[in-house]
Order: sequence, then structure tokens, then C-alpha cells
Amino acid sequence: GVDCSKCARNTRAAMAPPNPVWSSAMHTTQNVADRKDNPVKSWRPPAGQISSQWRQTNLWSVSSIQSDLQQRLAYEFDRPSGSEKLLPGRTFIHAQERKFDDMHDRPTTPAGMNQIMRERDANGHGQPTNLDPAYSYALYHRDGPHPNSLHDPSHHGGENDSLSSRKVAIPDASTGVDAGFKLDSHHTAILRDDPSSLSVGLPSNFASSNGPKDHIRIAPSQQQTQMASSSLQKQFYSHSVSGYNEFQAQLRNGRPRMDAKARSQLLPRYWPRITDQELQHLSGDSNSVITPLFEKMLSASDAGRIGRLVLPKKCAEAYFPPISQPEGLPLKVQDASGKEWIFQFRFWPNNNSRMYVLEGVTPCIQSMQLQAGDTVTFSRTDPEGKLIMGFRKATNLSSEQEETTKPVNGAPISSEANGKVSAPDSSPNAVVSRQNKVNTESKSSSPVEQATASKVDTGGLAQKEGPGTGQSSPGPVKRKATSVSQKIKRLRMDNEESMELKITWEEAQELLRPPPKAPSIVVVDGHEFEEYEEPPILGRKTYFVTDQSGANNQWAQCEDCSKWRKLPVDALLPSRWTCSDNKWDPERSSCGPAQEISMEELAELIPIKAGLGGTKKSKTRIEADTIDASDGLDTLANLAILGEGEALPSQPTTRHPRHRPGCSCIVCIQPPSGKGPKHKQTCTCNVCMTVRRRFRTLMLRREKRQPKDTDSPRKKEPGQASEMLSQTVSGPLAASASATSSPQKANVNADGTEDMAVDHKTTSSPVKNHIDLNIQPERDDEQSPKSDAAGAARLLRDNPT
DNA sequence: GCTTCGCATGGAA
DNA sequence: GTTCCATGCGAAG
Repeated sequence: GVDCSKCARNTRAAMAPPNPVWSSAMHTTQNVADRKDNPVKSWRPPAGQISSQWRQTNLWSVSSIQSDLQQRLAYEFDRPSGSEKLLPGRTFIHAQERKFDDMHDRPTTPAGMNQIMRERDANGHGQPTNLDPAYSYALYHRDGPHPNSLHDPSHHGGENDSLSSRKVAIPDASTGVDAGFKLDSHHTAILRDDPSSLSVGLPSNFASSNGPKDHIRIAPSQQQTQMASSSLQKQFYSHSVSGYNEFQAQLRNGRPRMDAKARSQLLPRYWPRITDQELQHLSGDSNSVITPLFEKMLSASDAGRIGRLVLPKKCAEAYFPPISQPEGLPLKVQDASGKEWIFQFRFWPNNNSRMYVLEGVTPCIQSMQLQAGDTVTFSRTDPEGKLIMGFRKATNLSSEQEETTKPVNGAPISSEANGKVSAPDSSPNAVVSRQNKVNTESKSSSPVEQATASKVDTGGLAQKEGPGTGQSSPGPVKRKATSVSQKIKRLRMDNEESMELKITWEEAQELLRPPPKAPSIVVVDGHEFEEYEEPPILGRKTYFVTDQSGANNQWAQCEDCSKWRKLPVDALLPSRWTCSDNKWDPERSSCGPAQEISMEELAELIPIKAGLGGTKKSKTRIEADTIDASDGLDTLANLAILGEGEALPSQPTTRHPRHRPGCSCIVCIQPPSGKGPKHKQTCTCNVCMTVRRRFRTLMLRREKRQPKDTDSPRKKEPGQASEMLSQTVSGPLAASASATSSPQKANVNADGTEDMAVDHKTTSSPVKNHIDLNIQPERDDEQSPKSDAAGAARLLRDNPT
């Protein structure tokens, strides 16, 4: 609400044009050693100060027109919607750059950023500016390798995956969601006939529609992230990409303000993720164009007292002036408070390459109270060409919070800047930042690192060594911590996106329907894959039940009249579904006819609707479940809201943790109330086998808990447990099946309480005992006293008698 | 003995 | 296998 689009647009951010033409002769030759501890206060660009000279002699700035063009281009280039647009005039610029490239002796300069420029030229020359949201959305996601791409494949591993992975975009946002299936050829694949595959895909009815043994394999957990993120991205970019709020939200999410090709060249950890608030703060009242260049998380060495900040090679060569001598050049850098610092930009020969460093950064780092793990950002102002150094504290709520509210160098930050700060907790980054904080704290818990930190803390300012980066700590610890830090950062990048839409993948799964177009069957390694050329679409949420006769159905609610209609299990409903769409039951193909069964009966069938229609409260719940599914994204969002609501402690919980309608877990496949055929004692079906395995686990655990209680009759040998099992299990349905799928029965014997008692009895008289079918081995530790065997075991332990 | 400088080393990408 | 880069370490001041 406080964001000002006007201001934001003034603070133009841009993908940095790689290395403007630097000239070593333009830089001050003052001995940095003499001045690096004396930051220049109130620096004004007198005759040819570094940055302005860069610009004045920059071949990019041969005319004011071009300068203006560059500003404009910079802004457009940065637009998320135009991230890959190429700009008129770039041809000339490239030509100049190339010329410069040839002129300068930079023997060790790799392809680096110059390639980026050429690449851009090749890709985008002549490409018209196109701000069409859909178009730009597609562009934003089309990060796949370009035919002319020179990017290093290594840049696409790990950290970059979430951003570079190809995704399937659905043209019509109202009918589907980009599920982000990461498959070649933009295809969606469904694995068939693989009993080991995790059935977390489409609802079971979908499987049945495609063959009785079908399973949906959703391979990587990344899908959750991608689906959520891509959904939101679509919201942002497809629907109102030009709106500043969306833009701002995108920025808060920390996506890099840079060209996709630049991303492919620069390691992701150096992508500038500067926010508009930061930019606004950096630019102050001027109308300068702020061009984020890169950022770097400070290592222990960087933040230590040595005063050397190692610069990423490609960043240094791309954005800092070229240097041919190891001594390098003094660089003036302005911090967010306007204070000028002079660093020595130089390099060390290293393995036939160079290692670029900024020397003399200690005072600046200390002034900013930075430590290892924090991030410094480098930007450039246009047309002044000043280098701006910002920072982001790793432990603070958000970067904009940090830079706009915390005094820098003692200088209070303007209220204007403060006014632009959004509520930290409302932004996705808040969560992420909390994660960072946790990470930092956890890392600091290392005694070695703590000791190191205290040892290093000898500076005038409180300069504690950063988390896990004590300068003198043993190598392995330190390296490991550094690695962890990087991995955390990568995780954060993923999480930033996954937090954009609070819906779990499992929840989303319930809404996914196969695309209408029939799949082709591909056999890979003996497994049949259904390969869809289109991603799944969002459908209406339905509930899959097995009625008292054992028939499988699904139930859906009419969007108009809210009546529930029984449908065949293979019915695939669109996101908006009404009785008139009920082609399966002509008698109830309009809103007129009453429901086939009462709400009470329906409540019996739909476990998640605990107390459905039975109480006022439950009615409220079912009303709440009548979500507006007019749009797929809305459906997801509404579902997310519902999911959050259901997670509230005050809400009645279903008896099965994370129980999902339509799932095929041991609990959910049970007929309600113990009805239906009973399994034989020798049954080896999945349910019975699971029950046996669970029982064995339970017994083993109990033995571990009571290892010294040798007199206890409950102590059993593992073999005995198995033995008992064979005596005890007479089939899952005989074993308290009624407890498993009927919430209404939750308070009676068949629930976990009884299971506890049963369990207890089992130890003394196994033959008579039953097994709790609610118990799921993978959910041992969940807190569900009524249905959780672990809770039962705890009760048993606490009340051994 | 301490600090700084410059390069070397080796883990990670 | 190569490159990057965090940091170790010896030499010099």
C-alpha cells in the first residue's frame, strides 16, 4: 500500500550492460594504502572522478541520445516481462564493445560477459519491444538453451535449476496451471505400471480411468515449488505485468534483475537481487538509473580484517574497469548513505588465471556492520556511472528493511525511505529471511566457530566473524559451513518461490486432472509412460469414497446449488462444475432434485468432512469448502486458504494426519465403519502387509523403550513380536477397521485410544488383540493421539498399567 | 612478533 | 578435467 509506482519507476533498475569501456588512465592513481582507511566524505565528482569519467569516455555514452537510450533500455531490460528483450541500438553498442574488447589486452579474460553481449545481440537484435504480458511471461520462462547460447552448462546445475528448467506453460490461465513438469520436450509424463511409484499424482480415479494399475509418478519435490511459483508468476506476469505492485512483489521475491542470458553466464549467487526499495534508497533523490551489477555474499575472508574482498571473476571483468597489471586501480564506491570509499581493484595471478580482489574494504565493511554471510551488492548509477555498494544483512527480515531502516554509518535513513518499507511479515521474503536467521544461528552454534568469532572480534567495531566462517577455524569446519551457506542460499531461492502460494503439492494434486488430449504411450526401461503434451489442468475438487456396498464413487458439489452429486470415479470435472454438467445421472442433472443421500450419510462417506452436516460447525466447514473454482488459480488459492484454516489447532482435526480423500493409503482404502469383506488371516494384500509391518515396528519400538524392564510381561523378543503378529492379525478389517475411515467413530473404541488399550493387551494376550489401521509407518511421530500409534504407545508408556 | 602482501592450495562447482 | 574462489601460508616489511 505504501509502494509508490512513480518512485519505483524513477528508480530504474536494469540489467547491467556488461563492462562499459573502462580506461585505466581515467582512474585515480592515488595510493590506496594511504587512503583506504579514510573514506571520502561528501565526495563530489570533480574533474573526472572515476565513475563519471567512465561514463564520459564510455563508448556507450557517445551522445546524450544514446545515454538516454541506455537508460530507457536499461529499464526495459530489467523489466521482468522484458527480461530477454533486446533493444534497439544494441547493435551499435555491441560493435563498440567488441571493438573495445579487441583493443584491450585482457589475455585471461574469458568469454564471460562479453559473450553475454554478443549473445544478446545475436538473440535479440531486431526483436521488437514487446510488453505483452503473455508474451513476456513466456519469455521469462523460456530459459532453455538458445541455439546461439554460449552459456556454460555448468551454470545450469544445482542453483540454477529452478530458474532454468523448462516448464510447460498453459496458454489459458483460466483452465489450468503450469505444473512445472520437468520433462524433455515440454511433455508431461505419467508413469504406468510401476507399483513402486508414489501415488501422489492424480486422484486414484484418474488412474482407474487410464488403467487399473496406473500410478502417477511425480518425481521431484521441486514440482511443488515450480507449480506454485509458476502459478504465481503467471499471476504476476500474465494478468497485470505492468502493474507496479506485481513488479514489486516480484522484486521482493528476489528474482534477479537481469537478462536470462546474463543469468546463464553469471553464477546465480552473484545475480543481483536488489529490491526496488534498495534501489530507491541507493538512488536517493536523484533521477539516476540504478543498474544492479552483481552481489556477493561475504565470506569469512571478505568480512575479516584482512580487508580483501574477493570478487567473482566474471563480475569483476564484466563490470569493473579492465586491469592489466596486478596492482590494478583504485575504485571509488559510494555506499547507501552517500559515503565514498576507495578500494583497490586488483588481481592476483592464479593458475594461469586471475583472482580479483577489492582491497581496503575493511572500513567499509565495518561501517556497514557486515559480517560473513551478509551480502554486498554492487550497482552503477547512470548517467553518473558511480559505483554503488549496498548491502543486505543475512539475519534481518528483509533486505529493504535493512537498507531503509537501519542507519548506515550512523546516518539516519530518511523517513521517506522508511515509508516505503512494506510489512516484513507479509512478504514471502520474511519467511525466507527467518530461515536465514535460523540458519545463521544454528551455524553459530558451533563451538569452534564461536570460539573463532570471539577470537577474531578484535576490531574497533563489533565485527564478529560470520556464521561458520571463523577465519582461523579448522578448514573442514569452515569449508563445510561455507558450503552449507551456499546451499542454504540455494534453498532460499527455491523457497522464495514456493512460499508465494501457500498450497502444498499434495493439495494441488487433488485438483489436477489430466489434460484432455490423449497421451501417447512411451516405454522407457520397461515402464510405460503416458506422455502428455500438455500439463495437467485444474479441476474441481471431488471426494472419492467407497460406499457401503463397496462401490467406488466420487462426490462433487454443484457450484450453483451446493448439492452434492455422486459421480463415477472416472469423472473428470472442470474447475467450475454444476448439476447441469452431471451427465452421469440424468435424474440429477439440474439443481432441482435433492441430493441422493442426506448430508449425514454423505458425512459418513467423506472422511475429511468430519461431522458433515451433523453440526452447525460442520456445516460451516462444508460451506467453506464450497470454494469458488471459477479460475484454476483461484481454486488453488482458495484451497490454500482452506488448508491453512484446517491447520488451525482450534479446528477439529481429521483422525488421519494429512488424510486425503481419494488417497490409497492404508487408512483411506478401508470401507467405512468396518463394513465390507474382511481379509483373511493369510491375506497378503498391501493393507494386511502394511498392518503386519506396522505392528512389528510397534512392538520393536516398545521393546526399545522398555529395555530394562525385564520383569515386564510386555517385553518380547522380536521374534515373538512377529509371532504375535501372525496370531493377531486376522485381517485389517478385523483389526479395528471401523476406526480408520469414519471420523464419527473417532471417539469410540475403534480409535487410537482403543488401539492403545489393544496394544497394551496385545502384549499380554496377543491373540485377542487388534491392530490400529490408522497407524502408518511413515507417520510414527505425528501428533495425532487418537489415531496415532505413537501416541498410543506414549499413553501406554505413561500408563503402563 | 605482528601485520601485510602475494601467491599457492585445494575443495567445490 | 577445468575453473573458480575461499583461505592458507610464507615472505617481506
